[in-house]
Amino acid sequence: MSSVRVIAREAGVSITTVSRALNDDPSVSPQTRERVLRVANRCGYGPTIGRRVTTNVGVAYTQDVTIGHPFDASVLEGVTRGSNEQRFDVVVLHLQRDKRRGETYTQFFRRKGVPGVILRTNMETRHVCTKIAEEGFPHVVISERFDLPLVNWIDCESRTDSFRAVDYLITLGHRRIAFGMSGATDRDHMDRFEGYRQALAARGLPFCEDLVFKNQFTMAGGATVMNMAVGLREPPTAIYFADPMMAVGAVQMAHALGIHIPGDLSIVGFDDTDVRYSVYPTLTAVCQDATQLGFQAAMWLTNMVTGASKEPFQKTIPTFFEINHSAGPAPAVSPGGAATEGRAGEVVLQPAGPAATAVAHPAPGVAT
Amino acid sequence: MSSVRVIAREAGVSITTVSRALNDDPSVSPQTRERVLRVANRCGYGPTIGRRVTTNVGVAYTQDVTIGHPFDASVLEGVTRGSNEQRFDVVVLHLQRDKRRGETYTQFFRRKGVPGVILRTNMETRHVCTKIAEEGFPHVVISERFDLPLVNWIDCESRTDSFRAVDYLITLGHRRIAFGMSGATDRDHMDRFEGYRQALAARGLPFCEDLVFKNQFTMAGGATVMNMAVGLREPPTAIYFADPMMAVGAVQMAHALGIHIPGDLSIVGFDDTDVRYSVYPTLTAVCQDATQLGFQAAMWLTNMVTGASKEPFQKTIPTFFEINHSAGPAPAVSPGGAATEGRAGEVVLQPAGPAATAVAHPAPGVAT
DNA sequence: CTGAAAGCGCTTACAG
DNA sequence: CTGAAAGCGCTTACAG
Repeated sequence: MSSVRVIAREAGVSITTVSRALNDDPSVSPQTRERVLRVANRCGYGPTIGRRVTTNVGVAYTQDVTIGHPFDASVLEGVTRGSNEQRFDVVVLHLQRDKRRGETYTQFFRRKGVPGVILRTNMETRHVCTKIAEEGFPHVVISERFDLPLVNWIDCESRTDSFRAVDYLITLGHRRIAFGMSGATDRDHMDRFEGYRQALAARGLPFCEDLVFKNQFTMAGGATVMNMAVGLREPPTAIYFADPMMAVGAVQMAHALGIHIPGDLSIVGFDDTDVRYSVYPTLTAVCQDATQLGFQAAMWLTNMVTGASKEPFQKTIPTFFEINHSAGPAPAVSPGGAATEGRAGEVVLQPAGPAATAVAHPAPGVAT
Repeated sequence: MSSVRVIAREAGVSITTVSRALNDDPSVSPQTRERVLRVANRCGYGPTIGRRVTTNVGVAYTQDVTIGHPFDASVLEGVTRGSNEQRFDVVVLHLQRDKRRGETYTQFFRRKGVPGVILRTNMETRHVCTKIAEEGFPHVVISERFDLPLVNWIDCESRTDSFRAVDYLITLGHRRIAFGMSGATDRDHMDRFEGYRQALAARGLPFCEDLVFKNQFTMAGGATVMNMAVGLREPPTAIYFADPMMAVGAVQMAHALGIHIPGDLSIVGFDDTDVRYSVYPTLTAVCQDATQLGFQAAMWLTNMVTGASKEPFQKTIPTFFEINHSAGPAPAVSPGGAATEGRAGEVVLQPAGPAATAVAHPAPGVAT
């Protein structure tokens, strides 16, 4: 990490000009400014408070800041706890608002006084993470995966439990199982979809394109999917929702439509907080521990920044499948009144290994 | 805000010693250290990055850090949005972990590079807020009220709507209305309790000590209250829960007990996020907008810090009462099977003015 | 639009 | 345990 002095020498200007360029002083000419910033990028640059190193861990979004969402809140809780172990504070940064054109990400973070950053991203903006990694700035991406070895990330593996969840439905006698999800195209969501497809295939059930519903990741989206699903000529007897609030909205819509869950229709949800316990019936769901994601990311990052660790960090932590009360045996007749595929009379398959090891949850109303 | 130079002169030591004392260098003697810090408090002290002023707004807890809780997450969302308007970043600070003995709060915050702080507090630790106010450090306390004019705060006024909620239940024919709450003794919770008592009194209903239940502010706490309430010789026909998750837990316990809501028992909840829509039936509830609290606090604080505002800040924003589906007419016979007080046959009172103006919520499952 | 110089605020090796 | 001095990193009047 070099100073204005070094940058001035390299760029062939005075330190005065470097200071001005770094602080967006309008008096400096665009060409000079650009040259200085380019050099600053190459050398690395960061302000200090006296000689003290700042001890803030940054949290930044490559997309819109969604810090109030339950998932993000849980992640932040973990980040705060993890940073705490190394006596770091957590600062929420605004990449879109504050990053200057021409400024590198490294420069931006240094200027903000953070020696490392935890990133939230999505499909459209994940290239930002790659860029940050290429610049060599200490970082961890939460809840996303990258093939490039230089990007650090931590992610939940949801394919296995998605498979398990759908297989569980199959062992309960369901043959027409729908899949509901947001339009998100990140690896995590693709995994859930893959788990669904593979579970069908493993049991020899056909994959049916019109049983795949994409909608908003909100209660409204889930409610819409529920409406559409039961309106099919051959409605599903179970739906796996791979986004948390969609399952909640779907259950509420089922209540509104007089559809009994799980008697008429089974639902398996996805949860990254505790919302599954607020729903009635409590949701059988694939769950991810968002706090763990944040905690482990912060632990590694602070260790990296203090020099205690030099290892790269690519980590997958498992989801868990929790059986509550929203999924049950397939009904003999589907909610729409149409006969099921004629397989309802079949011998119900015994639960496969994975489903048998799932977490069995205690009585409703006792959990918090 | 003065520098090491000034403090050195005042304390009669060298700037070297000041620097060391400020940075907890073990070589400096306890007496010297104490003298230096005392002077630093008096003069005010804060490090800068070069000559640039730091633009972080602090968020600190006088108690345990509960940043992942839904209420706190919503507050933080608002704080982030509000700070954003003035191009400030938000940093989460750890008062318990990092504040040094002998260091004033002002010193602590200056050392952390924040010119202003947003505080979350509780009854046991609210004196910390008073202390910070007395030191004259820019601050806003979220969700608490103070009589001292020098403390800045923003709070929701929940008494009026608590009154309205209970009055609404009375107009629905309920005569035995219980009250469920956490053991919290802050003003906000006392207000909700007052609203409950006053509503009973206004309609000439007796206040009954054994219809007041205090328990944990969790689903488990609410479930316990539900169990206890229906076990009474004369069970209530309605319960007002003044803590969000308690109402949720109570509803789940009602389902488990086969008690129909609102047919057998009406519930009015309290919500500071969106959880009321996840519950079945969706909760009629007194609601507070946590995001607004955070947003307005951050707006004022950043204006204060940049010198754009000099006014003190004590603000109350209203809650709102939202009618959903968990409260209905009182049953003729109470859930326990015991006859109600013999008033069930009475003419049902017409809704009073306030209740009539309450927000009527759209169909369930459509909200997000 | 740029720089040499003044100068602030801080820390740290060195000396005692 | 303390300080005078060296010195770094930065910014800002002043001059051109």
